Amino acid sequence: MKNMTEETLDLMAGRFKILSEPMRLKILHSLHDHEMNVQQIVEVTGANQANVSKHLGIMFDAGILKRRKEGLNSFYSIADESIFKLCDLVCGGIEKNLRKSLSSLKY
Amino acid sequence: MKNMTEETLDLMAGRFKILSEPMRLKILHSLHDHEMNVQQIVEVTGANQANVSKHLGIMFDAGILKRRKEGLNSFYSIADESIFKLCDLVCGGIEKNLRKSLSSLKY
DNA sequence: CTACTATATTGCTATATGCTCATTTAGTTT
DNA sequence: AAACTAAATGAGCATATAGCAATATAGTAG
Repeated sequence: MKNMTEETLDLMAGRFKILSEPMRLKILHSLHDHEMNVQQIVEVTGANQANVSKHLGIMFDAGILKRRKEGLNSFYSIADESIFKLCDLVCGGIEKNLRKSLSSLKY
Repeated sequence: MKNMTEETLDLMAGRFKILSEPMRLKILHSLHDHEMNVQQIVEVTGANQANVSKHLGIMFDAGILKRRKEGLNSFYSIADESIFKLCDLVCGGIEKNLRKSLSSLKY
């Protein structure tokens, strides 16, 4: 963590940016333990097809998702499981904050 | 990780969003092991004062930074060290991706 | 070849936000 | 009180992008 070039910072920020959309997190969550085709993801998330397809494309390009094509279908799955560690850590931070807000309410 | 309400997703996304700005990462990095006042952060980052102040405010509100006021100065420091774990994880992901790109170039 | 289906892509609009400049606020000094 | 300084805030501009509708692409079936 000594040298942090602008380029590294941009890469890191870009990666965080990908996770900064609720819909993408929702998609990731729904892919947690099974692959799905686009249509299924559309149903689960409630977003429209074009939108889902774009989000999937973004996460695929970023190496977060894998894609397996079979006939007309594209099946997506998690390529980088470390994503979920990130989510857990973030959830921990949120919980900690809420706890703090809560305890400051008590006085 | 079973129930993921829209609200939880929004909170998580919001937290990731805060880290999705290179300038904020730069500030966090420069605060890694010592507190600094705004002026010092302005010098280190090269951004202008208003901009730095806003970024600091955002991270303070999010509970990522602590603030200590002393006379005219505001000293900021890291309130939530888990941020750096997030950064490390993200760096790992980036490295993995680069390695993959590199190896696919070799053929 | 034609009709159909699943994804991907394009063009567009609306919204969010980073950045800058200018100003305000709050504390200090003389 | 007036002058000065550090930090915070407000206004406006420019850019990025999520979402939607329409269309294109590619595979399948008849």
